[in-house]
Amino acid sequence: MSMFQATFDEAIWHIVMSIPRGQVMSYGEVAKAAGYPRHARMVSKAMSRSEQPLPWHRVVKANRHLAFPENSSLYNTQKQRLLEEGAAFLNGKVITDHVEEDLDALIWGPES
DNA sequence: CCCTTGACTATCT
DNA sequence: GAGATAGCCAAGG
Repeated sequence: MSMFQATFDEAIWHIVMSIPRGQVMSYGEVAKAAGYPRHARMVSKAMSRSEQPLPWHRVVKANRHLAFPENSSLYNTQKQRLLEEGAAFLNGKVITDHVEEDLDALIWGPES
């Protein structure tokens, strides 16, 4: 195992474990918070290398869609776990309990 | 080395 | 907003 993976993985795992139940972070946010900006594509690798179970289902794409193909086994598992944690889905986008500015933002998202 | 592959992202059309 | 495009970067062949 490369030196990079050893240190990178630890940093990523630490951030992922810190994501509160029912909330999500994007791959890019996790990478950046771990101290490795521009390493979004490496986050999934680090998570799958963990021997211990991680709340990987709380990591989603920057646009709040799940990273897996819709209806794939992993997509369904992730969606179900997020639903169990109180998150909701609207048009493929995950909506969390995180306090939003207003009702519009909560329902439709900050953008749009 | 060069090329391809991703559980990615930002920025155009 | 859906595609296309271009960056991104470690790994593996």
